[in-house]
Amino acid sequence: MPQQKSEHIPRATIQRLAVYVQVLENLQREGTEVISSEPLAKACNVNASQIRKDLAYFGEFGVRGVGYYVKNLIASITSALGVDREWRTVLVGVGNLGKALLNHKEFRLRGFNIVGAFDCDPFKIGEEVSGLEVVCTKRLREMIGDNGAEIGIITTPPERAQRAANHLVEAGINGILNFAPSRITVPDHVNVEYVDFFHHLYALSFNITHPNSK
Amino acid sequence: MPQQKSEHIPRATIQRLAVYVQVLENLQREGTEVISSEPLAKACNVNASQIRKDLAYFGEFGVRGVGYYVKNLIASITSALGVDREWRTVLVGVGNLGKALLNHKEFRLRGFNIVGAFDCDPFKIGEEVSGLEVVCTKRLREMIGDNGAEIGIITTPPERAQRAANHLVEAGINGILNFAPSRITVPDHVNVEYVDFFHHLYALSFNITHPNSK
DNA sequence: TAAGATATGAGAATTATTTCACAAATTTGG
DNA sequence: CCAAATTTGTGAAATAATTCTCATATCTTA
Repeated sequence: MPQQKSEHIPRATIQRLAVYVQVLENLQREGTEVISSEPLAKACNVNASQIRKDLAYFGEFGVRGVGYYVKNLIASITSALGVDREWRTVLVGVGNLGKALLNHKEFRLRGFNIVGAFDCDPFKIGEEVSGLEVVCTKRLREMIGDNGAEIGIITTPPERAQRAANHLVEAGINGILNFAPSRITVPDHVNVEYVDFFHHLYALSFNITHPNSK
Repeated sequence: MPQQKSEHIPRATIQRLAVYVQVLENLQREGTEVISSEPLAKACNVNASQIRKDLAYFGEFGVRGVGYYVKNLIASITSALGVDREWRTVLVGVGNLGKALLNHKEFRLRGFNIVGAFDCDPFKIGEEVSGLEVVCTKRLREMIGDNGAEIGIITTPPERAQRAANHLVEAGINGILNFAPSRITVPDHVNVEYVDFFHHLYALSFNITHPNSK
């Protein structure tokens, strides 16, 4: 539906779009049906023209003199982001974090279905977690051939993240969400996102330590 | 020790400094003692002069013709970020995620000590999690007076995040790590960082859907 | 000890992003 | 039905961040 108009879209825009969806969903839950860029911007802590510019990359979703219909805008942004569909994912590294994620029902709710759990620890292989049997990481390739997953989630210790990534890439995955506290190297066509909340604690620490530098 | 030279430091720089530390720590673990900006940049997936520029905000940490001593650089960056000390934190919202974080030993290891757990659910109050007794959120203020925490971690459902934030602010906290999927409003002097890995999944989804737009 | 090789630090140039400002579109009220 | 009030969408201007380039410093080897 909403067609991407120009070629390059700033990464920051994508991040903000995710924020807009979050805020819009909360507004919807509270019963707001229409909102204009000004109050939405306030709620998202950004500039109003920023929002309009971000949306303009994908189309015209507002009504002049009125604002944006919350329901429509959510649909438009999720469509632009490509999250208006199911994404099949597999998880590598069934430790504490891995298990927590496997049991996290929000994944399915948001359309990110975890359809495979892998680990290289013989003691974990065969174990059942949240309805999935833990399979040896070496079998990733054959399993993904079957289940057609496109996104891999890495929850291994840092020293095993690169190996996990290699297996995922070889299995034909094209997106990786890496929770391991280490950088990984992948071919150009594979997208990697890193999640590490200590980075956020570091940012807090810096901002509290240097309150003037805001 | 390393003094901040100029007034404003880009947020992106802070985020990258956290990445540098992560990569440097892994290098150190593997036995690397000296590294120059070029290979470090490759490992961090950034430009080499970016690294040098980022570091230049805080001082001169390298040796011309040689590079950076890994151990020294880690010390310099962690000092610049203010994470070379203990930070006392409190957690609000003892649900699944909250409990997982309370049991996560990495917090203490990294100097972010969780010294209080709060919840407004009467059934949870009094429960013990990871050596901490869950206390009513209303008592945040008096408790923080005692334990001197500076950072609050919010792990409530989205609709209760703002209330948790209000309590934390009132208790004198000046940094908040918000895991709840909603934006919160706080006074200017309070820093907020948001953690939501669905935002990262959205980014992956977008990048996989629009492979040309990279 | 001097020459060659290496790699930082920082100013300049470039590129990217954000914000401003306003024309165009829509609604509302008289 | 027209005028006033909104609010979007977008080109232009301003701001910010990144990358390039090279002088400067250090190390190594003969």
